[in-house]
Amino acid sequence: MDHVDVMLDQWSRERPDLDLAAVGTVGRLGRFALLAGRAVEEVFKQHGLQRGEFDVLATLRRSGAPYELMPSELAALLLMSRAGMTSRIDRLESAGLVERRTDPADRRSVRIALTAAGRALVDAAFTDHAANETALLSALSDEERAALDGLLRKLLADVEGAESPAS
Amino acid sequence: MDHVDVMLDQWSRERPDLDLAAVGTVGRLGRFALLAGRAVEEVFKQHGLQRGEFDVLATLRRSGAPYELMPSELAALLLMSRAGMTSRIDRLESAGLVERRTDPADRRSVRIALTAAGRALVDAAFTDHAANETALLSALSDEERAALDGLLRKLLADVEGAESPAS
DNA sequence: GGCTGATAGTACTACGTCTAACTATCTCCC
DNA sequence: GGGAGATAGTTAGACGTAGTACTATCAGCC
Repeated sequence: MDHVDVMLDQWSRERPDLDLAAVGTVGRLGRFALLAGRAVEEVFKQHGLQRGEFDVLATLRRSGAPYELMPSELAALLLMSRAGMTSRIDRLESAGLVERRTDPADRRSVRIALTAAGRALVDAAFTDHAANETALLSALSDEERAALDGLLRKLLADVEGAESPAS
Repeated sequence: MDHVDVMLDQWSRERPDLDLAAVGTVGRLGRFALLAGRAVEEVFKQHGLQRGEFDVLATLRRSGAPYELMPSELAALLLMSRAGMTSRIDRLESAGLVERRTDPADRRSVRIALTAAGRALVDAAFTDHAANETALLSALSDEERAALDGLLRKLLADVEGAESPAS
């Protein structure tokens, strides 16, 4: 009997005409995403980063050497607007974690590159982050985690397909 | 091979020292929560509401007659600050969807009450919302949805217990 | 070769939320 | 009954992101 159960009880009393199964499941999913997100931010905070900033550094880091991507690529990968990405990059650049490099082949473009400091910071932060997310799922057995993963994969394939069919 | 698989491949190449299983699962969960959240907002938008505003109206509605709660209660239920709630209520009140009533028993308190217009709007919006969430999970069978629900319940019990042990 | 439309990045504005500080009121205990 | 601490709500300021509009540049086609 958690918060979502209470919510469902209330709704089924007030709106017995509706099918509420999905509301409960999506409610749990959203609530966990919110709470887990806050826990994740705590770890980043210990490294002086916000979640959005970490996401940029991590995306550059996992892209492999030379750790360079265009702002447009970063914005698309992180599901956000280019304008918001400009602002994130501004912050990261003034913190010395990334630098803007001109693209010799296309003068409209910029390459965002990890600095040595940025690389060191994201490596340290990601190590803690991975351990933290493992802890966040520690209530599940390996089999359960794998089952959850499979279900989420199905949902994601559905919703990502609906959004951008040519993806 | 979705976006998260690509991410995991990159990380396992760059950081083979780390256990990445949880990163993948939490990544899928967060990504689905984000995309599903945007789809959910589309429905609210058709009723002239934002997600946060809907959440307030829905919480009042499911509390049952007389559809009244204190701002503090609303803030706690929706996992947000009281200051943010003041702002949401301001918007809803000027839209005529809720009204502030003084609490005769405690002059510090305010009761936020659904107006008739607010009640009608949230009932219409919630009908569409429930159908929309059912559609968002339509990639899963009933059994799969129930399994997902059970796994999320475990996770939520863990993370909510860690956050506020006396809840 | 020069125009047309697309693309990359950014400035500007609006907006929702947070933290912290503040006022008013209540509760409890001496 | 009066003071100390807790609680309810609001205000003020900061911050991150989205939407829009704008500049610069590229690619394709007549």
